[in-house]
Amino acid sequence: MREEREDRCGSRVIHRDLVEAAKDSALSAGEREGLADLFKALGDGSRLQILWALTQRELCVCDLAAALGASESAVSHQLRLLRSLRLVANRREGVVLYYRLADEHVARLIRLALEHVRE
Amino acid sequence: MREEREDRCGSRVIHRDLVEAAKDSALSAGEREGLADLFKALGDGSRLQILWALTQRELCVCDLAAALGASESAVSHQLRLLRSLRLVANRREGVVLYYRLADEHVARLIRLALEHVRE
DNA sequence: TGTATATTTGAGCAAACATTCAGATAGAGG
DNA sequence: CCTCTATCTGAATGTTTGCTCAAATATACA
Repeated sequence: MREEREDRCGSRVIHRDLVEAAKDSALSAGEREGLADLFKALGDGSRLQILWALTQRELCVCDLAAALGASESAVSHQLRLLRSLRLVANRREGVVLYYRLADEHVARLIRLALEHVRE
Repeated sequence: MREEREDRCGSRVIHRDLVEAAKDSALSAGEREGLADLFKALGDGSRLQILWALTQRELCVCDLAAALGASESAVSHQLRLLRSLRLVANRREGVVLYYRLADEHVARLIRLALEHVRE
């Protein structure tokens, strides 16, 4: 069961062919970073609440803050992050900025994840 | 456009009805935490590589470490996190532990997210 | 029983992060 | 031009997180 052992360079490998196969089909650095940034953005309770609220309808910053029970500054910081990843977009009406989801992907991701969370 | 203004308790609200609607359909605390934990687990390059490799076939710890170019200790720590969230499961064969995805949800989440990342 | 191997564990540390606070913009209306 | 309001921004802070290193398990095998 140990025919393919190797030990040089301090990195132990039991199944060399499987390691090579895994490396071949690995995510590219760009894909990895893009995925990590996307999931990181979703991996926070406040941002999840923001995005979930925006699933229903567009909302302005202070309504979002009121709905979450968070400060407007905190919400604004989060929205900036979400905007930089193009997960949300906004529309100005006078002094008020209305935020909405930039596309359907995020909503689908959250709904799919909810299925898993609910077992 | 400002008929529903309110200002008490320092929390400004422009559209009171929309805020109430958002609160009504908000995620429960449990859902929020479950989702955040799940997405947080996916929001890391190393864990993504591990999970992506496991979408193809089960692998043991040191092969995973070799495929990622990471230390076995680091991989083991990540696997413990993933195991605690029931995202991966393992099978022992002698001294060697083979890890696999616990179910199809994670793979589907990553594939869906990849679609978004690839624009 | 003793050694070797695969993996786990815990402490410690540096980097990344979320929130707060105070102050800066930017549009609306007088 | 001045003020008000909605939002943004940057610095500071306390917390979380991912890694490393050293040491502990656990199983196989002599």
